[in-house]
Amino acid sequence: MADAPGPNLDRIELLAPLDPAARMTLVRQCRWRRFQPDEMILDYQGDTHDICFIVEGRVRVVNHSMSGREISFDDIPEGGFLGEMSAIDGGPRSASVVALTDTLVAFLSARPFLDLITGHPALALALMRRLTSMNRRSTERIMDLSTLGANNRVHAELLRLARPNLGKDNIAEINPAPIHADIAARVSTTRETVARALSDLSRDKLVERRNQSLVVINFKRLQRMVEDVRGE
Amino acid sequence: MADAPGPNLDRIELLAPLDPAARMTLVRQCRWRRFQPDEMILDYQGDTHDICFIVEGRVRVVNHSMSGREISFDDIPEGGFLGEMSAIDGGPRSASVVALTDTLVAFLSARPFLDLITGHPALALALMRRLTSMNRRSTERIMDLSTLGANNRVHAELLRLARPNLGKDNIAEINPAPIHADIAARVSTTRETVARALSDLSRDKLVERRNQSLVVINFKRLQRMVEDVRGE
DNA sequence: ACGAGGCTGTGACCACGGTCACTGGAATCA
DNA sequence: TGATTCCAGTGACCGTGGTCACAGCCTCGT
Repeated sequence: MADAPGPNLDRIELLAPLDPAARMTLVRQCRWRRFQPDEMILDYQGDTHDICFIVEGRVRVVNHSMSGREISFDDIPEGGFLGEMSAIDGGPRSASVVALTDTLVAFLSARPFLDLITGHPALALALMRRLTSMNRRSTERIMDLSTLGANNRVHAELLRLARPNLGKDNIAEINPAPIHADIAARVSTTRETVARALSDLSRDKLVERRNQSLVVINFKRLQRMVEDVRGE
Repeated sequence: MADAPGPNLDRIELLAPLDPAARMTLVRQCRWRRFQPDEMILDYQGDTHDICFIVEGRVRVVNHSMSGREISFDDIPEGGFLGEMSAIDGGPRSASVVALTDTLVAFLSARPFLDLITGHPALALALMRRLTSMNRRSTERIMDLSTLGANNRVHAELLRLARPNLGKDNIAEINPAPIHADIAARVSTTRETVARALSDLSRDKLVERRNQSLVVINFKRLQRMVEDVRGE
């Protein structure tokens, strides 16, 4: 690997507009910490205000209702960041964040972070784009929750998972196959409902389980099923 | 009135950090237009990218499922703005906006708007704070939709409406009383369910209809009712 | 003063999907 | 090679709340 020795922030997308020297000085302003899978990185309603860069690993933004029900908001891959909202407005954490894999995260306090973005318009813009993309996803989810039944929300989620690898043949392979409980947490339903929705789809030859992956055989038809219900 | 003659942007909160001269030049870069109540200002999925300042009047951000079902996201008062997301990322409109009253809006194209905020860190920060507050409200709404029943969502909305005028006596008057259908659109349920929830509450002496307004008689108890269900 | 239109309030009905309770397979580890 | 754990799949049950259908009220406008 061509990387400089020791931890660095060169793979953090948000910081790409910075020149290497600036990133280096930033490295020393961060607190660094490793997390095990399932370890909690940020706690819902905590009043820390650091922004966190995911240098290695992968994390999940979730919330739990005390009953154990889990609502999943986003997965953030290596090179991403989180915690920006509390850094920006000083408010409490709006969700928890847990490590999915072994993870290395760099914490930067709100003050230096805000100084950084006010000094670099390119960073400010990138951050705003991130915030608006989060907003777009949220309003779509609210629309889904308000207008779609649980089954159709599962269908819609399948489409979202499949679209990135949709081939010209109207087939899309999702690999590895997602765990039912995870899909359930992303569309606010239960594991059982997801299982039933998927068996119905495979009964109708719209979807198929192949080895380790889940294959959407007829993407367009699945898409029409969701759209028909949306507008009605 | 002490205002300068002709339309101006002095009451737009976002632009408060600007000096008056800068606001004046901005006035000439805007396109101005008046709207009647119920008139559509922005159309869902439209691909315009202006930011809109609400100079006079009041507007509502909503979406409709083609069935007529209405999902309400936010009301924006005089001095506010909307449309920033499409200006920032160039994407289509994520919701429709309609005038609630007679409204005067100033449209500013994305390019000059982005130049403006990249040149004024104070504006950039204010905009980010606005974007994160939208995100916070959305994630709260998603949590409510995922963990609360329709009745409890109505209760929660009542609390949100009442809190700003909560007195030391544990009583809060909501004035004027909101229309049931509007509450329904804000918490994604039906007019009928709102009516039933409110009669139940007044039967239990938690809420009372007084002349033109709706009075929450026992704020704390209502609050406990919602919290008890949330954590379970 | 009367009729029209918008809002509220309630009853009856029933389907969607959450919950509970299992079974069975597939991995992982001692 | 069991034993344990995690995940998928399915049946039965029934409560919540969406839908439809009306009836009573205001408030306006003419």
